[in-house]
Amino acid sequence: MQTTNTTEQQIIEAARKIFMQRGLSGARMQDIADAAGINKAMLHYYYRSKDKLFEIVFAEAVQALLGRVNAIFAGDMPWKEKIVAAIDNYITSISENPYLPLFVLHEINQNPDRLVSQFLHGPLFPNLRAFMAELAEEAAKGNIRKVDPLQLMISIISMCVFPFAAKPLLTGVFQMDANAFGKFIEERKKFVGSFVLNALEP
Amino acid sequence: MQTTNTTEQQIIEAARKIFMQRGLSGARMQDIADAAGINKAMLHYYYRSKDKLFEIVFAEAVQALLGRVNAIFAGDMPWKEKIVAAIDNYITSISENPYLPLFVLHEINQNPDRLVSQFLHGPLFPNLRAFMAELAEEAAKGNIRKVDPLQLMISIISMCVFPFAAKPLLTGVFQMDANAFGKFIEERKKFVGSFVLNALEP
DNA sequence: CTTTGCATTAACCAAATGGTTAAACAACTT
DNA sequence: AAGTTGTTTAACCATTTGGTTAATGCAAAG
Repeated sequence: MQTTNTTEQQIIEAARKIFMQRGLSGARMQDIADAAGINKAMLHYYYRSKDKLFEIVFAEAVQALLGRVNAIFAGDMPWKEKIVAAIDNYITSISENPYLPLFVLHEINQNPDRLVSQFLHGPLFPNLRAFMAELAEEAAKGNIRKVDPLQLMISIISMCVFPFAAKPLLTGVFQMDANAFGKFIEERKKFVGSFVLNALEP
Repeated sequence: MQTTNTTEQQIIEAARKIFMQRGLSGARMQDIADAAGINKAMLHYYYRSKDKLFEIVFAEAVQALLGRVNAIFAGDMPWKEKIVAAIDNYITSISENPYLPLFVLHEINQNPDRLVSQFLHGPLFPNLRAFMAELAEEAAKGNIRKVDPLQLMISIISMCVFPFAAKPLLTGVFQMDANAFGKFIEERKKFVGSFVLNALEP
């Protein structure tokens, strides 16, 4: 999130804000221009079209959401610590941009092909796959309960991501204010970690 | 999902389909008319405006997603069975309309106020609250590990709902086809149940 | 058969929206 | 001072889109 003052950057920042909040179809070029404090023609001058501009913001967002999932499972900690660290790490990083998960999920749903083009740039989560293999080994050795690593991984991601995707729903249903939600998320870092470790106990 | 052939019903069905797929801002009245096989003017004849039509579809969807969460925790089974049954039940019911979770989450995010109006019609999940209280009791008695019931509830909901919200992402990243995803969901009913019970073991 | 009242349609309308353009501006070169 | 080049703007344009309307169809009531 650099904040240089070049017009190009101002546009990207404004586009990020508006697209994340309203999605591709809900965003208005005029609103992005207003948010950037510049003339609408500049958007096209620098980025040609709404779609091109969106593509940039979207690619960035996918990277922030998925790229991190892989990065977080790097390192050579023992598996227990790695799980706990990864969860803490991931929840913290999403906290910094709570709109991100739902934005990415929604736009992928609108046009799944867009995701494919993102994956041509890199391999499919090597660290995550390595970690899943490691879990399978530990299960074979009897150190953890025998579980499908894919189901486990998706469960962990679910528990980390979903609360953010459902934030307005949760705050509405359980009558939390912004403060209570922040506290809930802080708690959650600890909860999910121990919840998962306990569930893996043989 | 009645399928009577009155024009009014055809419109609602078409609106459901289009709104769920594309969201409020992405849906076009013309597309809804086409999907229903009728003239666009009929939409306004029967439902006045896009917003009014959307409101109906949205209210229905909220009911399907949240109403069921409460209904599922009804009954007087012992808590272990209740958890397992609720999970199986909930995943099954979402399977029938996989677009639903993301649709509701996205639209609530766009306009959280819309949710509030839904809750004037009924109390806030009495069964779910009762069940959370029951869990707290069991924890006090030492029958389950001491956990925050709210964190637990949200974890269960996360693990059930998120895979559907992220379906195109998961099938993309883990290279599943529609068939493999169906199998994954079938497996998941069992996995989440035992995962949760294990995590609650004292 | 004609009237009455709802259902349906094609044509139309005004506002919104993504995109373009020609002119003004500003900084830098010659 | 006069070009030269990249930046910015106001005005404009074509299309899309939600919404309306006047005319037509049509079945039941008289």
